[in-house]
Amino acid sequence: MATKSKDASTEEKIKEAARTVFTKKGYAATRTRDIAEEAGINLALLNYYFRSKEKLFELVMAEKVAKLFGVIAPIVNNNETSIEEKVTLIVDAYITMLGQNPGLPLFVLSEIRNNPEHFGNRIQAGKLLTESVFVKQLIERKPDINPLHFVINILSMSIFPFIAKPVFESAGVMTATQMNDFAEERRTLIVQWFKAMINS
Amino acid sequence: MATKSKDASTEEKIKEAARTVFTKKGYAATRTRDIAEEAGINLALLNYYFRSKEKLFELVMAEKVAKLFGVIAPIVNNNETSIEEKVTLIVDAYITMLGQNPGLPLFVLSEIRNNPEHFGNRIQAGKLLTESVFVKQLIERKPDINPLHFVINILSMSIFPFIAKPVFESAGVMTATQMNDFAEERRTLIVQWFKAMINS
DNA sequence: GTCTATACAAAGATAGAC
DNA sequence: GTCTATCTTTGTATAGAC
Repeated sequence: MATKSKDASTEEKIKEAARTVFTKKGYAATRTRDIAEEAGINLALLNYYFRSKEKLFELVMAEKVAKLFGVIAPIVNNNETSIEEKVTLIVDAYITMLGQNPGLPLFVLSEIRNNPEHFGNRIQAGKLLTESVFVKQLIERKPDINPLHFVINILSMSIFPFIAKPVFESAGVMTATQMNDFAEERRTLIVQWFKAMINS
Repeated sequence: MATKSKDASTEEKIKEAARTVFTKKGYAATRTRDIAEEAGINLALLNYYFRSKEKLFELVMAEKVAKLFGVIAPIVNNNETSIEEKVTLIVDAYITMLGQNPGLPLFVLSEIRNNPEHFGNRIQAGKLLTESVFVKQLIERKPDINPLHFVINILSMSIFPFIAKPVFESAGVMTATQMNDFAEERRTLIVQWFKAMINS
């Protein structure tokens, strides 16, 4: 889209700046001036490329949502893998991705919460949580328990530490690097716990 | 504080309105005018009682933080109860409290994230997570594993469903009432899973 | 495409009457 | 204590020159 430019830039610089600022402060607290400054360009230019703050935000948000839910889509619908293999893959995918994007879940969740009408049924994660191959396998293994419990447990244990990260740091529980090591340890532990859980 | 008034009101009405609006939209997206309207009073009056939007917010936030972390403080430092009993108590306390305040965790966490400097070491949750009786018991039981993993797991499984609630609703996974039943089911399940986890 | 200058709207806060 | 009216700041968006 937009006009071709030699250094494939400016537009992308603004988008990148928008990612940074929106993710850090949230939509409402972000000023377009902040984004312009972060991008090293002028405020008017931002409105030239993207029509408004909201348009720019929607672009960024769509990316973030795709990233947050995209990691598991191919995993949970694979017919070739067992439950246990899927769990390993999900946990690894999330911990790796969130190690690089620690603020992602909290950002997406809180923006959805603050502005639910913007996301009216545009989020397709539902099918992943209720109709995937993974869910079918869980029902077969544990017919008496709502499979969503297990899905939530995996996601909880993988994602929650990153959501709670601001508290850990504010409360001095862990430094950022300790947080990293901590998350790494969980890769194998969560799988192990899940096995105990599903066999209990 | 403030002046006495017959119906013990106005000030409290504003505070209550502030709780509602801040929790629903977050600090940045909240307009003092919204709070005034919700309280059924005038904007000027809000500034008369509380000096500024920020002062009012800090008041509300302090309450919310206390509520979010207060539930577990007496439980995890009890010398008379076993690990398993503590887990049951923690899970029950959180699921009950969050059933009545579903938006609480996401609100507190995202505000801390968006404005970490406001909370510089004012959050005392650290001690609960690292120096409680509960933690000591966990170390004794599983000396080879960082006890924080288990604490996080309990909190994850109890709290995360409420944090993800906006997605469930936006994506049509569950209605609000189904969410309630779902959370209720987890009371006993989480305890059961935790036992499997810690004995594995 | 990029800038400076500015219009316009929204939001926080205060003055002053009652 | 409570209101109406208003000041001031800030933030989004646009006009228009280069």
